[in-house]
Amino acid sequence: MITLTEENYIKAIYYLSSNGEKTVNTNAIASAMQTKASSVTDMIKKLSEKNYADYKKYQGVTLTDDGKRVAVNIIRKHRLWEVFLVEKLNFSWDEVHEVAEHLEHIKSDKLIDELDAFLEFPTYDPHGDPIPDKEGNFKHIEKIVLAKAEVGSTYKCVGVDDTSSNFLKYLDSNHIALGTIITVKHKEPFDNSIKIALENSEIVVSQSVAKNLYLKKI
Amino acid sequence: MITLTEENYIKAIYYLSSNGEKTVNTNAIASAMQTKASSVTDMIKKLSEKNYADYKKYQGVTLTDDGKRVAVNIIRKHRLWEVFLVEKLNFSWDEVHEVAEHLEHIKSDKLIDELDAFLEFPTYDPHGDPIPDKEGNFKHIEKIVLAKAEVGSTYKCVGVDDTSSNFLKYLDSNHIALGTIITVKHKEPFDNSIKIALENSEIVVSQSVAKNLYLKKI
DNA sequence: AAATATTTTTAGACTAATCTAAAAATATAT
DNA sequence: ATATATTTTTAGATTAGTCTAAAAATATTT
Repeated sequence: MITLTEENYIKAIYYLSSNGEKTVNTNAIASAMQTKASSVTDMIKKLSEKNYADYKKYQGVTLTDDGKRVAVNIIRKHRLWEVFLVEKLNFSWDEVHEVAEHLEHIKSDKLIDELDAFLEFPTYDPHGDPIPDKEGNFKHIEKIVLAKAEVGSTYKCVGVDDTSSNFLKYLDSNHIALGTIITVKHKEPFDNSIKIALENSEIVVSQSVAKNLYLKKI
Repeated sequence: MITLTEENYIKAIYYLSSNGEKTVNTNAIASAMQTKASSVTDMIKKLSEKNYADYKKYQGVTLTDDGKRVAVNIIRKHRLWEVFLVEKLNFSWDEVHEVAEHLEHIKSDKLIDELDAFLEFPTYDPHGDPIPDKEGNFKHIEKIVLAKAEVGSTYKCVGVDDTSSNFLKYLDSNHIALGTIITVKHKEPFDNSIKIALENSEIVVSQSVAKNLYLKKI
């Protein structure tokens, strides 16, 4: 049996290692889990004993195939619940995360398979992140970040990096959502801000916004 | 903050005291929770400190108004999730309980209010048990148990007492569901078995079945 | 009403997950 | 390459929930 806490550690390690690095270090996990390094050491020992992680003292940790399977399954559940909350229960995209954090730990294969079917097998969650299928395969989408988009080209908004409530509310108030068509008008070299055209407006967004918005060329 | 375990104890005490008795004794809780009496003593002390229960040593325990409010809210969530599982996710009535036991502990007012609306404010769960509204009010239905029904009268099946998988599967295989019309044909004094007529069949049910099936005269 | 049985509580121990503080290992700087 | 800083681990304690075994209270029997 795997505990809720173990699942959350595995998920954290998965996300930390998917950002490039091969092994994940203790302090990074501690800060992601909002806990102390000593607690992390205890937990990664346990995950290692249970064969969810490979770990050598002072050398950081990686997930085993078993550990990755657990992580992807939790991500699948999290994102399916997010789709449910937005499409069926009128949640906005900045409200879903917290509740999905709890729902993702409910253990029932039938529940998640039926939910998947009920939602008609969605492949992306409300933030544009891909939903892995039952076998754990992600649908890859070629996307670039607004900060690296070409002036003069037109794109479709396909996702966000930062899913914090503040950022999502900012996008809402500027009428940017998944699917929104965006044309890049101008890049300001001084502060890397970018002027973009939407359907009925032109706005200037800061570099921090531009780094967190994913686009696909159309 | 109330823990998952505390919620489960409160629910158990609520059910035990709703079957007539005023105070609930330690052993009854222990057997309902599948734990030991000593663990129960510890927990009811804690519930008492947190003002969810009134407790005097050796005298059993009762829920406070706060405790009852917690219990009814969990029951509301449990039954709404059961409706969701049966109506939207193709669960059968004998499969819902276990998953609902977990879903009932998810804490989000918006989630449960929206779920209620999505299901169009159901008043009964898949076993015929009433779903309390937001204020905790149950819709009362006048029902009798098949064992006490009159020979010759016709009834509608409105609920079950025992919700175990075995009993519900028995009912399924005999084509008895909520809403099924039943006419009582004969009571056998020797073993208290009862012959009933359904739409297309006549069957004899044992006393244990007759004690667990709720009917409403029509 | 005394003896016996049952129920409930207490005392002390265990596990999972956490913490602080100190020690050990590794990394960085001069 | 030695000293310093940082990271990681260990040691020992804490809390929630559980357990066993023994003690205390209550209930039942004769």
